[in-house]
Formats: sequence, structure tokens, C-alpha cells
Amino acid sequence: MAEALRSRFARRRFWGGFVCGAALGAATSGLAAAQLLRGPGPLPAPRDSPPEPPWKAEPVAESVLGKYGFPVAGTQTRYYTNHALSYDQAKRVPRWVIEHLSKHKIVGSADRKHCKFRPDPGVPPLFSAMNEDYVGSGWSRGHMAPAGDNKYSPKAMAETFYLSNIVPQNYENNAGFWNRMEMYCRELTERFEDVWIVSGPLTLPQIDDNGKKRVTYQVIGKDDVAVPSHLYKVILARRSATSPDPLVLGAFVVPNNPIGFDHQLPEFQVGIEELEKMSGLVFFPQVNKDKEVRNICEIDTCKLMSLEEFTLYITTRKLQSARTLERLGKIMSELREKGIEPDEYLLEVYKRKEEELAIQKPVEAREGRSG
DNA sequence: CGGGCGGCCTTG
DNA sequence: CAAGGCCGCCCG
Repeated sequence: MAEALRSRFARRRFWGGFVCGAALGAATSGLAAAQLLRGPGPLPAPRDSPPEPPWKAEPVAESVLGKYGFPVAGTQTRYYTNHALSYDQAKRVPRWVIEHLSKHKIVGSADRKHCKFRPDPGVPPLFSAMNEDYVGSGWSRGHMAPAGDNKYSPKAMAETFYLSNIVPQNYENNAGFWNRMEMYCRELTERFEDVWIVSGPLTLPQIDDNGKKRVTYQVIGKDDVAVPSHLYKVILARRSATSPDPLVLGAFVVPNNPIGFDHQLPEFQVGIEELEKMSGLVFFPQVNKDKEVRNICEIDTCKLMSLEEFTLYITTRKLQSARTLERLGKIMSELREKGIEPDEYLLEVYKRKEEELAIQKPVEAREGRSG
């Protein structure tokens, strides 16, 4: 994959080939395609178009074509406080979700415990996923734009819980590898002032028993929400608005399965053009990806937390949310059982929490007697 | 950080 | 009374 990435960066993008191919397709597939390629709108008279073929009908035929309107896919960009997305009305999941990260956005008091998953009020109910589709399905509700990227704004965080930002995701993958990927993206804001991330689901072809390639995917709930085979993430980072450093870019495709700590992030890196071919999307189209960018894994670490680092982080989080001394003790004993030595910060949190709960307990008891 | 579940209370 | 929302608890 690294080989493919290098070749991607080395080769010039052949936009001309795409345009020529599209024009050729129109010429060979007939009038309708030629008209559609002129773009949306009420079929304006094509004054500057190439010479019309002799069999071309009068302009009245054009207006008849769109007389009752063209199909609406609902793929228009939807804007939220700190993310935007294009929705797939057939699969009931986003096609892509874009977000911007910076140092200040990932700190604050916004708390996911005050949020709840809900259908996006902007998505027509006919095409919306519902919580019932996910609950009990065997799949978790996985954020594309993560809640944790919006600690600065309760509103921005709440909007990430709209099901338009959610895909069916393997539990372990969501809480584990993908979670660590998201943590790495937040870590990037320590070294890059601006980080843009596009995330989304993929349903990739797989080889069946007869050796033929097929796209098959599970659907869940009464709304048939599509379960992706893979998830992708494209990371674009800028050192600062004034830095002469080139942008750094990375594209990653991760199977929607449990992925243990014996795998590293670079194993899942793909060339941006590979991902564009898989997804049918062009990422960061305003960036000249041949000249302006460098491979993120050559400039930055692309290193995810180790099992020990991750466990210490999660355990510290659990300690902070503990509400009884018993729970506090259990969390610590479980850490011991895993043979992981607490670090300084964890012990600090533990001591502070222990004192807090020791004082709070008699208060609760008093309230209990009086109530 | 990322998730789910069940009991209890409110509400219509 | 049942359905729905919230809270406390649980997991990796």
C-alpha cells in the first residue's frame, strides 16, 4: 500500500482523461446523456454548445424532458455547527462527513452523557435511520464526526449524535482501533494548527465462492440501514496559516471488524486516488495533491496509542466518572490484574477521587436519612 | 475516549 | 395503564 501511495504522489493527476472519457461516453450513449452533462437547472438553451447533430430535436424537446422535474437524490451538502455531510438516502448512512479540528475545539465541558442519538430532523423520515434499527442489531452506532472532537460546544457535539452522522460499526472496532485513530487525529492539533478530516463508510466488493467479485452487505432494522464492510478516513493537516510547510495528507481504509493492538495505522494507509476510486468521491478538490502535499506518515508519526497507553487513558477516564469507593477500588484492581503499572497522572486522579468520595459518602447518607 | 442496558420516574 | 425519557451502572 505504501508503494501505491508513493506512485500516487509521484504521478500527475490525469484530469484530461476523465473529461475526455465523459465526453466520449455522452457521444456514444446519445442525446439524453449529452443534455444531462450540461448540469442541473431548467435546461438553459445551450448557445455555446458544440454544433448540434442534425437529428437533434428543437429546444422544446429539452423542456419536455424536465417537464415534471428530475429525480432528487438528497445528496446535497448538509451543514452543522462543526461538521458537514452528504447523506445516502438509500443506505441511510452518510456518504462522507467533513470536520475541522483545532486545539481549542477538543477541550471544554461538553459531555456526551448529555447527548442522545436521534434521527436527523433535516432528513426526510422516509430516508432516515431510527434508533430502533440499531438497538439489538449486533452493531453499534458509530460516529463519523466524533463527539469528542466537539468538547468546546454542546450544540456541535449534540449534532454529531444525529443518525445522519452515524454508521453501523463493529463494537470492538468502534471502541478500539477507530477510537485510537480519532485520538491520533486530535493529537495532530498539537503539531498542526488546522486539521480537516473526511470520514465515511464503504461497501467494497469481495470475492465470492465462485471467484466472482460481488458487493454484498447486511442491512439492519426495518429501515434496512446498510452495514459497511470498511470505514475510511482522509486526514489533511496544515502547520499554520503562514507556514511555508506543505500540507500533509493521508487516506486510510479500515475493515469494519475488530482490530487488535498488533496492527499499526500505516498498514491501513492507501493512496488517495485508490480511495477516490473505491468511494467515487474526490477529496479536498481545491488541493493540488501532486505538488502541495506530503504523506502524513512520513512527516508525522502515524502512531496510535499502545495497549498500555490506551488502558491507562481509559482507566483514568473511568476513575473520573466513578461514583462510589467500591467502584473506585474495582477499577484499580482490574488495572492490577492486567499487569499495568499506574502512571503518575492516574494515581493523582485516583487520590483526588478517593478523597472526594470519602467526603461525599456521609453527605449522601445524611440526605438519605432525611429524605 | 468509544459504546449499551435496565430500572425508575414522568407523562399522556 | 403503557410508552417514553432519564439516570445510574456496566463494558472495551
